[in-house]
Amino acid sequence: MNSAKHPIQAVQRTLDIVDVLKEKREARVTDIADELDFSKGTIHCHLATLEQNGYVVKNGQQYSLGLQFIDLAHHATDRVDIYDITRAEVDKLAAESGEMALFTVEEHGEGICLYKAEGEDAVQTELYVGYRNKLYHTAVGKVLLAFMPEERREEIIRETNFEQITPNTITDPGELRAQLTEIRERGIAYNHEETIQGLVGLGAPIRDQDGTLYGAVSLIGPVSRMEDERLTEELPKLIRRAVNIVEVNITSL
Amino acid sequence: MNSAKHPIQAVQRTLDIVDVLKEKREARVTDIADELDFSKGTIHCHLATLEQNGYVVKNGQQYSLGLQFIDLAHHATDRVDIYDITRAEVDKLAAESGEMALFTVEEHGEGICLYKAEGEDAVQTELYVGYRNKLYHTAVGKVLLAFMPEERREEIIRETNFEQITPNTITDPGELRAQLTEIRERGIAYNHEETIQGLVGLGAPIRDQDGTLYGAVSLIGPVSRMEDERLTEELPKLIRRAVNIVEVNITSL
DNA sequence: ACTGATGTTTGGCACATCCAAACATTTAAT
DNA sequence: ATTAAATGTTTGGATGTGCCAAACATCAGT
Repeated sequence: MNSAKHPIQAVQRTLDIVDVLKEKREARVTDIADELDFSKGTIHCHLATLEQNGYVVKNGQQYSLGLQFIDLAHHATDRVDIYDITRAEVDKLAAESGEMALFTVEEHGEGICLYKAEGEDAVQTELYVGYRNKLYHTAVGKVLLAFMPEERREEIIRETNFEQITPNTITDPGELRAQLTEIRERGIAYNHEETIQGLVGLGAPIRDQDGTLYGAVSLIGPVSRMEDERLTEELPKLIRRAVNIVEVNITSL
Repeated sequence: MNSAKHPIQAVQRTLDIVDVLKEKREARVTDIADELDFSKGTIHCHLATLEQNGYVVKNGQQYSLGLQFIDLAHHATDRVDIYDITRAEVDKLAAESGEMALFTVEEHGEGICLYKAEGEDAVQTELYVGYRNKLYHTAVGKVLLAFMPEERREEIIRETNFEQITPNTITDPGELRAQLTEIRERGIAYNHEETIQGLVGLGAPIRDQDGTLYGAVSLIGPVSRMEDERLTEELPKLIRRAVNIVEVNITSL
């Protein structure tokens, strides 16, 4: 009687422990046992197994995530064929615009930041490589939704829990769909302070000739600099150029 | 009867699966079942559990590592306090020298590359951020061994399986110990084609006032450029400067 | 020395994991 | 088209394992 609805419990427990270590950065056996409501002995065994495999490090009583995850991260990234090319273009984009430039792809209905480049005047955000966010309230997210296959889009929207993060956050699926249609026509998506007050973003999709979506590139900056023609003309132009260069290179993979 | 000697089997199995996915980049249920000699049903359940947690991605029949590991990698790196400072200095070092510059730390008796910067003439190697290697045959490795607590050093050396990778590779624990003593006096370790023929490396430790070891910085280049005064004077000077700047900043953490 | 907290180990029971086999689904071949 | 082969998925049941509670070990503070 094992299926997706019946995950392997021991494994699930270990993954929960990893999650706690991620949140807490460091934790002792008792901390984790309390947090997850398991016996100390159980947690101990799980941690020992993880440590033996190098996925967890023990410093005195404190356990924390091992650096071996970096290795796994590299191999996971390796699957993204356009990574190297896009990275180079995102660097240029950041330099040209002076803002923060990002490369994001979709996985499991979320946007995952794969590369971040900071221009001279880049805003400081909590964004990091590996950061995951919901698609409905970011520029890249809306781009990814707009250009993915319709059935998948509807599936994700259906499962989305719309939260009012800022006054501007879209909370209505209907309105989201309307914006996505616009985005498909315009080729550029905007985020008008929908995630963080004072921050504006804009993004464009990376697609091959068949229209297959590979990811999205975006710029983020303060609302004071992201207005008028710069927002509607200049920056979209820069992004489109960056994206085009990547797209040209897709065919040669 | 569960201890470190008796790891949780279900978890161990899952970790083995992750390992296969890392090696193969993509694999089907049957591939993994054959490789690990388990039933298809078992592998299927493990993969389902991993997928539900976002650690694995399914494309048709092919499973591969999920991008969520990047998130974990970030949080693991977060533990390395000097990461940001060192990264900046390694960038400079690469620019100044034109070679490949690396920042490496020790974990579980291995060297783990945390940052890589490529100068203008940098050699291309298989090295990537997250790459793990044994300590006895690299410059950083020998640095880390030389400056870590003695008991730990001996423990690692004892467990090391010395392989003759190139003609120059050290295969004798005694000779290694002799070199480590030299390195402690000189403050710089060299790798004379001990890992790859034609490649020479040199590294120095990052330590605080108490002598606590934080990691190592190194340069790698072709033997043709790594000789004479450049190798014995110029480059060590550059590395020492980079390391010093990091060390000064440690106290303020 | 004693107390309280923690990490670690132990043994035994409940039940979760694993296997084999059957089924469903896709792909290849005739 | 029809069959054959290979794969992913599901099922039920026997085995053995993961979990808990409790005891033990270790350490810090009083």
